[in-house]
Amino acid sequence: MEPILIHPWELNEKEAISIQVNLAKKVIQRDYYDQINYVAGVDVAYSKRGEELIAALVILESTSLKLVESVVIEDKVRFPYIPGLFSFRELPPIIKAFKQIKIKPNLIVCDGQGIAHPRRFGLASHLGVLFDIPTIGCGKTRLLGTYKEPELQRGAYSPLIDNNEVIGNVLRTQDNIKPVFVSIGHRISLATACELILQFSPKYRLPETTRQADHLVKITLNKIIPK
DNA sequence: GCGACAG
DNA sequence: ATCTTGTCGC
Repeated sequence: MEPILIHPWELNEKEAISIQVNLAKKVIQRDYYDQINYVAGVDVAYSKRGEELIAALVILESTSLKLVESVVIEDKVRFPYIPGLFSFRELPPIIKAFKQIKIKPNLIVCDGQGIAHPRRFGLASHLGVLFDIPTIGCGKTRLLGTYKEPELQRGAYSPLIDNNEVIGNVLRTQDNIKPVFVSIGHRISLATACELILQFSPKYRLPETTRQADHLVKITLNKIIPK
């Protein structure tokens, strides 16, 4: 799989922001996709001393959630962690991973925000636009926005608001556990994004393997699709 | 100026 | 994210 859009990754803060502002115009904030047969989950881990990034990518059959393809790759750090510019740090290894898979997913669930971002262009939106594939932002914590704590039952949610606009939903995927921050990535409406996250959450079961690569994939799935 | 700040 | 002891809150 190759991205349909390319841009440099060796850049400074100002250039990165400029790219975000330009690419943000391409984000489609409504449902615009065909049948979802395959769903991808991605996560990036850090090596011991944090000098290398490890991207784990899995492709699952969307209804059975069975693993059909996976890859784990390493990449060098090219950008520091700066809130708001997160994608410039973690997308290079993620894109490298996507280049190695054969099955093109119809949806990608990302560990990070979509449009719940200062310039409405978080990692999920960035990845979605570069490949022009539907993506959902599913962050564990908040980048910005205000909200009231959602009720404790699975499925409960409350809007995440910034600048008087709803930029996402704080969604409870299981009773009594910390909610996730769901936002539009690309080609998905917020309502659909939440439905899909809920659809994937309860069915998930860890694959039984011992290989290191699959171990990372397990971790990836655990994080991206909360229990 | 002082905090807040995806992973 | 990762490194880590005791400590705060329910």
